[in-house]
Amino acid sequence: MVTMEDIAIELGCSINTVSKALNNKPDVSPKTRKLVVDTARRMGYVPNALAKSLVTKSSGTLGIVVPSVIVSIYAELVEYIMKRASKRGYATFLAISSDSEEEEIEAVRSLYQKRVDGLIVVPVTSSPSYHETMMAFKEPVVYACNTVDIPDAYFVGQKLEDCAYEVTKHLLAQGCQRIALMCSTRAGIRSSVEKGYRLCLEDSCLPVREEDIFRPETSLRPRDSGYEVAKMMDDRIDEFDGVLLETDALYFGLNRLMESHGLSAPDDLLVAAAIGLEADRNQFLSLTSIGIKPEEIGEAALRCLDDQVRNGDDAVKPVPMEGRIIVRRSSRRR
Amino acid sequence: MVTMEDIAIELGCSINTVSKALNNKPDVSPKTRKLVVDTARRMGYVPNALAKSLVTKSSGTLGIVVPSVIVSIYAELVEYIMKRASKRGYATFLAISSDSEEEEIEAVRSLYQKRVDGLIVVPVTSSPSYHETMMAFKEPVVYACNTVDIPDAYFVGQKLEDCAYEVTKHLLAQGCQRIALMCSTRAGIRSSVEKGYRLCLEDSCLPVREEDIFRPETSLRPRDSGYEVAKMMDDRIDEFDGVLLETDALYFGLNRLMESHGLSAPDDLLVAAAIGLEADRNQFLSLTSIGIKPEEIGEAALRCLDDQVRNGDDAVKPVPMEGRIIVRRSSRRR
DNA sequence: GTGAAAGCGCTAACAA
DNA sequence: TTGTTAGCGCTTTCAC
Repeated sequence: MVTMEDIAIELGCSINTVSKALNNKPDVSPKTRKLVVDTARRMGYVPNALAKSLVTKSSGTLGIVVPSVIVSIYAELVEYIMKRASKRGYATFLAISSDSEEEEIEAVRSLYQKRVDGLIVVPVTSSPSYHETMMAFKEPVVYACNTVDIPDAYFVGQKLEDCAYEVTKHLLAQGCQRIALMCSTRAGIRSSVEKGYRLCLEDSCLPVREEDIFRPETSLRPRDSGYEVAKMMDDRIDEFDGVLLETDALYFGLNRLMESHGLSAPDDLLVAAAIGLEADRNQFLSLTSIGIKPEEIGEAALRCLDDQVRNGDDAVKPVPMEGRIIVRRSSRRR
Repeated sequence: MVTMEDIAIELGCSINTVSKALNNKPDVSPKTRKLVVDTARRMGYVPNALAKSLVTKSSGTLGIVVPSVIVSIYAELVEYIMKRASKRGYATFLAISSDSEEEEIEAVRSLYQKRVDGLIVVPVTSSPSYHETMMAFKEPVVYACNTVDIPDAYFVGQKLEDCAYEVTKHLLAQGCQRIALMCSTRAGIRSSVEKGYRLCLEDSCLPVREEDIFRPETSLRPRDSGYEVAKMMDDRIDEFDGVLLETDALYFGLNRLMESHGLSAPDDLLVAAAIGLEADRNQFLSLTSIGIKPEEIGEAALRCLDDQVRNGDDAVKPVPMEGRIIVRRSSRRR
């Protein structure tokens, strides 16, 4: 491990001449700079970011916490943020919360110990308990995708409640009379989506039946959730002419259920998801939903984080994005 | 930012009593320990991992570099490694190489500067140029999934060449006479797969036609590669009765191509991929391939890395995993 | 333009 | 059991 000191000794100069030369500070003669840079390369010097961060109090490091990276929407978000961040010179920690509030909290704590410059989290619940603490530490945090109920928090994405409202409205407009709601295990998303669903039914003077809301109990992975909830619906699927999915990932479960009953969408049932990828990457599945654009969210989240890192409390609060419904085959009445 | 010193002052004791108490070192009286721990909590102390790492020379940090996290196989690998690593107390940097050798190199450099304890890389090429350097630095590196040609390197996964060989053999056994090879842009994988394909044809006394090997020129994303290569095959698809895909992700492109020609697998063409997920997560696609198990690879890679971190050069070299072919509908002759 | 000294927050010897 | 001292590798004043 060659250090700046090694270079200084080799060259018979002082450590901080080396430091200045290597960091392109102005007050070094071009000659010395070249000499230092060359020797550094020759000796195989690699700066120690840890030491640097310790003194500069900025680690050039970001953290991102998502429920899962197997879910395509989060995968895209992560991929995009990683790429952009690395272009801006940040290295990025990733942590997976597995839709567990505890693990999310643990991840945030762990990342804060590493002194990340900022944090992007897709929260599991709508009121992350660590938020106050992070604010007290002046640690920049941006919440993405999943709405948070904290007034002053920085949130980037569509309001889930509105998404659910819009999509429910669409199903009703297509003629649905009785719409089931399929939820996943994510407490935070779920409650927002439920709110939108209920509100829309109420606004349309339709009864909200508690038994029409299906929530899984155990499963963590969204796709598995789909299968689990589908089972709960098994003997009641005939009662509905529409299904609102919390997430497009739940469709796999519903699809299997419908097949086993000889049903299909949109012929027997209209189906739509509150949120789904805008780009229809999966050509086999054509599902109506509010279109989510991970790139846009990632871009905005990163920008917002950068803003906070630079300006602290003066950073601008992003306005919630508008959710545009994308009507696809699954909900097109023939 | 409360530090150990703050706690020491508050308590009127020395900094290192605080350090010892907080790190569960034996030589502290239970009374003092409790006192220190309580005050630390009360004052909102959070250890500074940077400072700790600087002196202990171990950062409790891992790095993982993959071509993309949108590709399901890598997503699963990453997810698994993240979870396991965090259980072992590691925080993990993720970096995306976008199938670019340059970006991979840059990522490795950047992560090494952060002094990660070890690195798991899914390499873009079969001979990563930074390998020597990392070895010189005694930086533990494990290569996963994509074969590397460096004798002493730690590699975890199936040998791509063998995978391609096996799958080609299967297609021939099913009666294929002329098999096209669809490649992606990944230099490293591609050359291995090509090797296996060629070797198998030769071993079967069949001619290897260069024009039957289709390589995209520009596209980086695997799925897009699929569409691009498919276009190149457009006017020649009728010549083949079998297609070997480098990766299952290319199937999307081929599928569209076949549709536009009114063809389908396995009726008109037998199709198989050299590698694909063992678990058939996508119920719409039923494609023959060597089954890759990301969890198994992740597990082994992490274990191997841990071994290196602990034992340095004495770590055991993992043996390449065996590739078991999973025959699915796409290549079943009716 | 260059160097000496101090210190970031922490751990690891060693003394007391 | 506790405190003292000396760093880890770097940047940042501030003299020279």
